[in-house]
Amino acid sequence: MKDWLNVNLNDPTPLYAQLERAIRLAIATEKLAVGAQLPTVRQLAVNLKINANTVAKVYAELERAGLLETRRGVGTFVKEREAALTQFTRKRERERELRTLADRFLAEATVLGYTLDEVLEFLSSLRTERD
Amino acid sequence: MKDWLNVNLNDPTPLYAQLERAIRLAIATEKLAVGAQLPTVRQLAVNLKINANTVAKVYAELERAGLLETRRGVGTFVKEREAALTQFTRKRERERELRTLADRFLAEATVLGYTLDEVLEFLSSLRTERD
DNA sequence: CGACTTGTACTATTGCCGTAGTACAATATG
DNA sequence: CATATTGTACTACGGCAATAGTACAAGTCG
Repeated sequence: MKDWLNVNLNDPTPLYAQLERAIRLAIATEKLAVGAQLPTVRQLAVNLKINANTVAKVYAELERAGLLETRRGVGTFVKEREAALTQFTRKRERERELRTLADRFLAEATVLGYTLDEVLEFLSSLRTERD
Repeated sequence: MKDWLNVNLNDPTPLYAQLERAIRLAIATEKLAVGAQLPTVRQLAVNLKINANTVAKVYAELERAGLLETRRGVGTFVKEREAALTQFTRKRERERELRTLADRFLAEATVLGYTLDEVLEFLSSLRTERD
C-alpha cells in the first residue's frame, strides 16, 4: 500500500527535491485526489526513513506553491486549485522539459544495461497493453 | 556545435550527476562514438562554466565504470563496450527496474501533456540525431 | 479543561557538492 | 632535451542538504 511517494537514497538528487517531485506527480496523476489527506510529517518521515524536517520543508514549500493546504492538529491535504499551470506553459518550454525527462530516463536505463533500441522496444510494447 | 553535454544550474541534481548522465546518454545514442575523444577536462570546464575538478571526477568515475579510457597527455576517449557487464543482475530484476523507470517517466510526460506515441516519436528522433 | 495530535520553528552538527588554487605525473612534440 | 598539453592529486573553504533533538503553536477530542 502507498507505493507512490517513494524516495531513493542512491539517487544523487536531494531528498527534498525527490519528494517534492513525487508529490507533485501524485497530485497531477490524481493518485492523490483533491481533498485527500497526506501522511503526517512524522509518519511519512518514518515510512521513508528520512528526517521529519525534510518532509516538513517540502510540505511548507508545496503549500507556498498553492498545491497543499495544512491545518494544524489535523493534517495536510491536497488543495483544490491546479491544472492550469501545465497547460499554460509554452511549447518550447514543454519540449525542453520533455528533453530533460527523457535524458534522465534514458541515462538511468542505460546504467541498467539497456540500449536505446531495447528501451524503445520496451516502450512500444507498453502501447499495446494499454487500454 | 556540441550542444550535447549541457548542464543546468537550476536543476537541484548535482552537477557531477548531470554531467555523468549526459555523457552516458551521448555514448548510448552514439553521439559519442567508440574511440571518439571527449573535450579535455579544462576545456569542458570552461565550456560548461563549471570547475575542472568536477569534470575530472566525472571522467574518473566513468573510467572506473569502464565507459571511458584516459591517456595522459593525450585525452579521454570512449572505450569499447564489453556488454557483459550488465549480466550480473538478473533479467527479471532489470526488467522490473526498467518498468519502474518507464512508468515514472511516462507519468511525468503525461503531465506535460504528451501522449505515449508522441513520447515514442521523440525518443526515436534521438537515435538518428547525428551531426 | 486537559491530553493528544498535527504542523512549525529553532539550534547545532555532520557530510557532501562545488569552487579555487596549486602542484605533480605522464605523454606528445619539436 | 625542453616545453606544452593532458590527466591526477591535494588542501582549503563556503554553502547547503540532511540529521538530530527540542520546544512551541494550533487545532481536535474526550
